[in-house]
Amino acid sequence: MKDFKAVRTDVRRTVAETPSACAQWGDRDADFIREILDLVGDKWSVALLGILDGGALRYSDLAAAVPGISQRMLTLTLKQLQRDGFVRRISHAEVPPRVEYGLTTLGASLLSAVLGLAGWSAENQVLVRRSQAEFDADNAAEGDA
Amino acid sequence: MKDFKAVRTDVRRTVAETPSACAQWGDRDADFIREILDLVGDKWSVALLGILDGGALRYSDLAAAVPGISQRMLTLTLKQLQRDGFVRRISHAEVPPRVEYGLTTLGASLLSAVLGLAGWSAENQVLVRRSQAEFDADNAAEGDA
DNA sequence: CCGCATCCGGTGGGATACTG
DNA sequence: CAGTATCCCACCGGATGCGG
Repeated sequence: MKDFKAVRTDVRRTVAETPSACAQWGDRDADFIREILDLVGDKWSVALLGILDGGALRYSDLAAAVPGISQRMLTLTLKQLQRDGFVRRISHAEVPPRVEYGLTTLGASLLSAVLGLAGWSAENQVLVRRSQAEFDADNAAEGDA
Repeated sequence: MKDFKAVRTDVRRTVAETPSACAQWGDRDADFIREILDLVGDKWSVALLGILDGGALRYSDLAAAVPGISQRMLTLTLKQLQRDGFVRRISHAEVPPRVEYGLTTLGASLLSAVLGLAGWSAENQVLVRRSQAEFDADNAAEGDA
C-alpha cells in the first residue's frame, strides 16, 4: 500500500551547518546534489511545481495541465511533493467538496533554484546539441570504416 | 515528445493567492528543465563532474574516487558526458599509454550551475527532512487507527 | 470528481567475466 | 590498465479498473 514511504528514504549522514554554500566542490556537495536530485530528478515533479507556480489547482486541472501524465503518476508525484513539503493539499469544506494543491514557500523556493538550471540549459543547449551531433558523426564514421 | 507547451491553456483560473517569490515560470522552461535533467539527472553524472572538477583523472582513479560505481556505469556515464561535451578524453601518446578524463569549460559551467542546487539543498534539507518525518508520522498514526 | 490498487513492459544499473 | 559484453533484477512509469 503506502509504498511512497519506503521510496527515497535513504538518509545520508547529517550535516549540521556548512559555511560555504556555493563555493568549490566538496565531499558533502555530492550528498546534497544526490539528495535533491532524488527528490526532483524524476519525470514529473518539476513539471508539477512549474504548473502550480501559476496558482493552486485541482486534481483534474492538473491532469489536464500536464499533458502526458497518468493518473497514477499524478497521485504519486503529488504525494511525494507533499511529503517533502513542496506542495500543500488544501481541502475546501464546501458543499461540493473541493481539493486544491498549491505550492508552499519551500516549494516556490525550490522551483526558483531549479529555474537556475533551466537558465543554464537555455543558454547552453545549443552547444550541447552541437557536441552531441559531432560526437555521433565521428562515431558513425568510425563504425563505417 | 516535447508537447509540453502545446496544451498549455487557460488552466489558471484559480489565480495566485501566493505570489511567487521567484522568477516566472514560462512555457519553455519545462523543456529546458527536462533537457538538462535528462542529461544530468542520472545517478552518476554529477558525481563524476564533481570529482573531475579537482583535475583530470585516469579511468582507474575515477573508479576509485567514486565509491559505489561499477565499471559499466563508469564507462557509460563517461561516454555520455563526452557526447554532451562536458568531459574530454585525453589520450596521452606515451610508452605506457595513459588516458585521462578532464572537464571541458562547458562541463565546468554546468557544474557550477548544478552547485546552485547543491546550495539550496544544503540550506533547506533540514526543512525537507522535517516535513517528511511529520508527514510519515501523521500517516502512520492514521493507518494505525 | 478524487484517488488508490493491480498488472505489466521497458530500462537503469549492479555483478561478473572477458579482450586489447 | 582501460575498457567491452552478458546476465539479471529492481523499479519507474503507463494502462486499466475499482472504491469513496
